[in-house]
Amino acid sequence: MKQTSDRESIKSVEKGFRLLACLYQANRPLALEEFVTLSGYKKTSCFRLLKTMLGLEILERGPNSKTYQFGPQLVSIGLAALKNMSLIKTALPVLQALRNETHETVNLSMRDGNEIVFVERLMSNYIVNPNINVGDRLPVYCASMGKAILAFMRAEHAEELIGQLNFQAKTKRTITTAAALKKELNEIRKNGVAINDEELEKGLRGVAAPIFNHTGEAFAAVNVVWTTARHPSRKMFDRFTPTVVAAAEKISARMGCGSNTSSPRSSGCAVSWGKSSGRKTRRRRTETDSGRRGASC
Amino acid sequence: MKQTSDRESIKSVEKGFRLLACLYQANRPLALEEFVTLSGYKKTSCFRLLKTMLGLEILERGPNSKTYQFGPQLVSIGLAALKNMSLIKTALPVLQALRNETHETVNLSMRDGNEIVFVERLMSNYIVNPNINVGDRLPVYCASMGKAILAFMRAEHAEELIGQLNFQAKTKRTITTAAALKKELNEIRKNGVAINDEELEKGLRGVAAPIFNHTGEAFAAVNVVWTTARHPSRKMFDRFTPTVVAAAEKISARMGCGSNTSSPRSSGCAVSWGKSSGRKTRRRRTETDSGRRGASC
DNA sequence: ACGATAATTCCTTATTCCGGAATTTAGTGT
DNA sequence: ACACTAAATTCCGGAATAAGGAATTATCGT
Repeated sequence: MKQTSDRESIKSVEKGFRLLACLYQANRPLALEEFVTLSGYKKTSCFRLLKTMLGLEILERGPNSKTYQFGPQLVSIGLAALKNMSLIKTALPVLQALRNETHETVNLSMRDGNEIVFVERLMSNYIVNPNINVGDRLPVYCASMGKAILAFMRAEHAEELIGQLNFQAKTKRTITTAAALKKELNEIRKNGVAINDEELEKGLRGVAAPIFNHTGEAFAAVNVVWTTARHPSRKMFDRFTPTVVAAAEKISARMGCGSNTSSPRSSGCAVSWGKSSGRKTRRRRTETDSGRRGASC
Repeated sequence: MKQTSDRESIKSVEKGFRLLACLYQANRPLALEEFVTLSGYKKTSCFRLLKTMLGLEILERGPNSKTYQFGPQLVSIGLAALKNMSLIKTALPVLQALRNETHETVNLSMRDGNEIVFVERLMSNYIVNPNINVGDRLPVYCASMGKAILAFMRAEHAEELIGQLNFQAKTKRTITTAAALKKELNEIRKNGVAINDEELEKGLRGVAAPIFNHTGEAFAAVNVVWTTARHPSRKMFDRFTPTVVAAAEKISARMGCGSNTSSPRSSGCAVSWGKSSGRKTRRRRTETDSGRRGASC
């Protein structure tokens, strides 16, 4: 979590959330002493902050009785936040349209560190729906949405993230090196979409397009996923591409990515993901393609 | 949200969360002035608290530019909290077993005010899965899990909640009066489980059992749901009852509902939900059946 | 463009939080 | 069972910080 510390900000509040951030990064219950180490605050301060949040049921005691972990109130507020967040509210109708058009499962996720978090999900009526729920996470490098976001983030920022990745092959096709990932990201920038070709799970394919915030940086993505069992042809990549891109652009526009309404370049494109990787170029945002910031916003 | 205000707690932190609670109750973006009204704090204080949380991306600006709403960091932390929360961690293996045994969709939810919030959900492989996601909410009175929790809460507390309900008929069978609900809750207390007989959606049935915390109060529930299309017989209620109850008891026990391990009374019961409402009694917690507090914990 | 309403900044006072040390509790090994 | 260790919790004076009023600036509606 960011450190703002402008004076004119309330330090105790920042500290409270910093402790929550510690818990969140550790991803397990923590004892007082561990909070002290991780946060750098003095023991007494941590103790009182934690006690305060315990009282509010933002935290609860962990299994080892002396540890702290997230409490029900935080979950309640968090889930309410999810449903009220601008991204989801603006994206939902677009997602519904996308699902109705494709008849496949569509997802919305946002990046959080090296991972993407699923924040909304509309299921197809077909039987095999990969067992993913809202709140689940995937590493960026093996998810179409992760790659789409990475490709359209500020280049330095993306670079830094890629450096931290710990690649693990989920299938034979999973990208497992930084070099391969960067090459792929170039393709994605050319095409405006990212695909997932059984890189996460055998038989599972998807197409994702990035969603931009008001600063012009990609922070979220939409995708459509399907199984090779039902749609064996690689043509499906091309088939879904314009639809997904159009949906993503619509969401970006509504998210306040400024005058995006004036760029009617979303339909009728033909990108060949048909072979092993795209060749025809369809530049989406032509600026610098690296270090874009505030582009068209 | 509760007011603790014990000295020895950090007030600024409480205030920060109180503002979040305002936002959460309002369920829409709020302007500074509205926070002032709702919280009772002075304008300057609210302003700085909000500004602080904006800086941390716990909040973001709403569409009307001057309003505040939940931000991405809160969603990230909230979803991480969800996955790390003790309830879910302890319940997950039990839920998986339950799903494998029943082959139907199973849900875990907790109560939040007048609503239940879905916190985990394992889907059946059948086609028709009601379009509900983690984070979604339902009114307590038209959900099996809601009724199960209500039936096994502290009686005064339940009474108070029922008073606040605003009944709306979702189907012909939806419970729409406080009197009918209380009658049903009595049945539920006798049987140890709550059923949903197309009260939320035509063709949708379910059985739910309550989960108790260490104070002996029900705060969450598990259920199994299915469609009448696939299982038309009312016998399914009885069929799933012992399994669901056993699962709920196992979760309660693991949640620290004390010496529950010593009560092997969960299997082999036969409750007749077969007709319109149960008749055979199977008392589950025999104490007072009202105003229980700390029972068996 | 103008008026009204709400947001933001500034400054002083008093409160609240910080942090060291003392005390209690819990956990561990013999 | 008992002592010993390590961590959690309480206490208190000093100092930084948040509160609150008033003044200023921005924003919205007409």
